[in-house]
Amino acid sequence: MKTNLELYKVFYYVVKNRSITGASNELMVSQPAVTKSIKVLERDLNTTLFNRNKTGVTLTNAGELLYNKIKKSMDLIISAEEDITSLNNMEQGTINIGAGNTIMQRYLMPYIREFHELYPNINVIVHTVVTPELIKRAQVGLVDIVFTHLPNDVPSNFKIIKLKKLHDILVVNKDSKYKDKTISKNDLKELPLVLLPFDASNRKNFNHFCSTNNIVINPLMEIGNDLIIEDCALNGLGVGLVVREYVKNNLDNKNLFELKTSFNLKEKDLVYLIDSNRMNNTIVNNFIKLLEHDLEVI
Amino acid sequence: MKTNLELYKVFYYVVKNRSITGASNELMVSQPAVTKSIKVLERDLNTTLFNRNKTGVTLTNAGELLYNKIKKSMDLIISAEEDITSLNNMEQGTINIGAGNTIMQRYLMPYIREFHELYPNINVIVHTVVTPELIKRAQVGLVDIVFTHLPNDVPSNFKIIKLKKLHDILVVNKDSKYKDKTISKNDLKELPLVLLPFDASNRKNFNHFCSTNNIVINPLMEIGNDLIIEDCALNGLGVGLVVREYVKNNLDNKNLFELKTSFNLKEKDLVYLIDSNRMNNTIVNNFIKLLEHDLEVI
DNA sequence: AACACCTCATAACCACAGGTTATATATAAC
DNA sequence: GTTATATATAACCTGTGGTTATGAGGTGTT
Repeated sequence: MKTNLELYKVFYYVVKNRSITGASNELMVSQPAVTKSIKVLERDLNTTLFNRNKTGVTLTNAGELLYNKIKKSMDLIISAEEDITSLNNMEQGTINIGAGNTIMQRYLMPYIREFHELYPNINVIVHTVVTPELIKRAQVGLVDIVFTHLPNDVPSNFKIIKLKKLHDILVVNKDSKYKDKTISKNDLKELPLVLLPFDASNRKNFNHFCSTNNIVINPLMEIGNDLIIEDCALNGLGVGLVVREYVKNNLDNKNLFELKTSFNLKEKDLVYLIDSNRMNNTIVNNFIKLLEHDLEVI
Repeated sequence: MKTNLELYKVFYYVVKNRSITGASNELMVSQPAVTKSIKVLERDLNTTLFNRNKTGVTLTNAGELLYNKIKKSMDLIISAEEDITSLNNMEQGTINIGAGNTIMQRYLMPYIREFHELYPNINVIVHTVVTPELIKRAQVGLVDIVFTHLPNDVPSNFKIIKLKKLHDILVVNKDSKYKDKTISKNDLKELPLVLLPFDASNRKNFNHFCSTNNIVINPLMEIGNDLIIEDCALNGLGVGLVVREYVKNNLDNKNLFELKTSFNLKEKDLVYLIDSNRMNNTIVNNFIKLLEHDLEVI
């Protein structure tokens, strides 16, 4: 471009006010500053833009020609700035949240509802696919924030923030023959386990335990939904492998009972991941605030 | 506006190059200067516009949102500047020329033809109405340049530039009984004069002479076109009051003869007028150059 | 006609925004 | 490992874009 764009801003306001003095007031600078700016613009464009009268200024033909497009241009800039303001004010935009079924249903649901109530104009898109696919999408920017369980493979460019400690437990209903038994490692092979599919992030911890202890389990069922596993246990259909924190209600109500074990399943983490190259998204930050607000309470 | 518009220029080039270094090259400034500008823009807009990678930068959602309109805005500015360039290069635009019939036919025609050949893309509009109306139009900007004869009433805000000295003369054809007579003031009353209408600018000089000398003429004809007056004289229809310079050809060819007079009609000026508040119009300046080029030759 | 009150232009001066160079850090490419 | 390349940071300097004071030229009111 031929000249400093600030000069077009000044030009725009001089035309708007049909006066150099008027523009100087609106721009909150001195009148000679505006006079100088217009002179520089005229020099740079090698043309005369204004007829100077003693009552103000009027556009020359060249000025008119320039103003046609400069007006549109300045209006676009003003509008673009308003867009950013409204984005900052959470008045528009989209958040792409990645989370598997389990985390979605057991953890995220209330936050998403709260977020939507707080910011009704933000479009929330939830990607419910397996964690590796979520990470792929996050790396190309399709997903802003990924929720998953650790341990898990996470590329180094992701920042990992822990939300909650979770505990894998075995549960049955009050009529189960296992209800008061203490389960040993060896017992696991015989148990009619109801579990998530092998590659579910929520099963990684258990898989790891089995393989390091050379235990080959013989599941009764593998189901892609944590709620259904809980339901199975409630209905006496085998022994459910679930997360204690997720089935707290039914444990408290004595609808489900946690089996004692002679071994110790490591605790695991509920976390979210953010591509460290894509931090500082206002909308995502506001979503995270909701989660963290909750953390403080705990 | 929230920030310095130069920053949007920098932003535009960074997006275009997908790189801060690339933008710095295109803008011909140092890389740290661009880094700084983007940081300031991000601070002013209170948002993060780019994800910094080691291979360049990519837009955040907010950056994308901003770029939608900033691109259009910058393209408009570039286009506006091209408009001015093409105006400076006489590739577009309009000139409004004001001149009565006589000046148009006797003087301006060849210049307008030459102007059109030189600048075929400039739209030429000729206003052929009486001088007072031309001056009105010039004062509201409808007419860029007014051609007329002096003496005449010209408002003080017009700059007057003299083009040619003109001389009012009386002419007849070779068969006229007046051909070899020397005309006195008193003879004027009796002559079968063929003249322009009373209010024509080209007649002002003669009117003035008559009134200061208390001569009441008795015209044979008043005609609004100078060429027809010449024709009348050629055909022996009275004594034509014409401008010597305008009928030069027929005088040289001995088709017309200038009557000797015992009095002296003042010489008068062919001039153009420009509203001093509306000078410096590229197109008008180029038109004037044609006229002045001719003046030097004379 | 004299007056106050506008306009824009000019001059002399000053501060800091926006540039500079040099260097650090991290990653990609080979 | 080594090299090349990306952005970030720091310290410094210069010229743009601001300032105040003043002037010249018009309008409009009494």
